[in-house]
Amino acid sequence: MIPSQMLKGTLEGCILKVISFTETYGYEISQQLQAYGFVDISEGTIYPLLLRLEKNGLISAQYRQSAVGPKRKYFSITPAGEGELELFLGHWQELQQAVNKLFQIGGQQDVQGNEGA
Amino acid sequence: MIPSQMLKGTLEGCILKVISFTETYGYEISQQLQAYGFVDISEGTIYPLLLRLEKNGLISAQYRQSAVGPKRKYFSITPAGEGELELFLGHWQELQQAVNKLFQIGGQQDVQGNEGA
DNA sequence: TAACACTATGTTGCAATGCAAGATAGCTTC
DNA sequence: GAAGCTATCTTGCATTGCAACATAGTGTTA
Repeated sequence: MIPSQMLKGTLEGCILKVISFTETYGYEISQQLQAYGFVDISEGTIYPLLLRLEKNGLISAQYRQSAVGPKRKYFSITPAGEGELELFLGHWQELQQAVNKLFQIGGQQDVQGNEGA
Repeated sequence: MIPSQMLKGTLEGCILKVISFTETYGYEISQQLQAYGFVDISEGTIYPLLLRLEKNGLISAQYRQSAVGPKRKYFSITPAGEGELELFLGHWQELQQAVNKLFQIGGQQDVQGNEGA
């Protein structure tokens, strides 16, 4: 399991990325993260983080009814969030390069760039 | 520059790695880190971290005179530190896999394994 | 009706850690 | 003796993940 300290700073970007795929809500995000390899991300982590992202204008929210339980709070990414996501990706690659160079782990890999005209 | 939050948890492992190469001291470590791409790691970060590693028995220290300034505190890695380093590497790869899968960044790369019989 | 389980969100308080700012001190040069 | 580089350490703070707990809707079972 990834230590909590190591998640600091990256989890926010990852949740932003999940939301960027498609509108979704907290409970589902926690299950998505599991599928990507982030196991045991507590809801005491996710909900405050979502509130912070919303407060900072990186995502926007709207409540919707659910047939199987209480209403859900759906989030979608804002233009500011998209910008933040690009910044995050740059920082992540910077970190990856530095650590992998130090540990002599495989060459730096390319990103599937989406910023083409 | 890598955001400080993103360094949490990884910086410790990286400093441990630098020390594992060869005995060294704080001031030099900060310069080494620069060379690897960790820019602007403050000494207010490094020295407390070194003290913590020492206190936890992951590194050991001895003071030595220097010809060009005040005495230096040289650190070397302990067996416990080597073990911690392996743990760290595992966690780092776990994180890398999860984030890169999410961001669809290049395939998972191999490590130059040193754990061979 | 009551109890339980699953879905779904939120709050409080804590722990870990990077960092700015400042203090201390040896050595060299001017 | 002042300035600047080398070298270490301390204090207090901000950020953030997380455990624990609280709340509430829906469905099932007894």
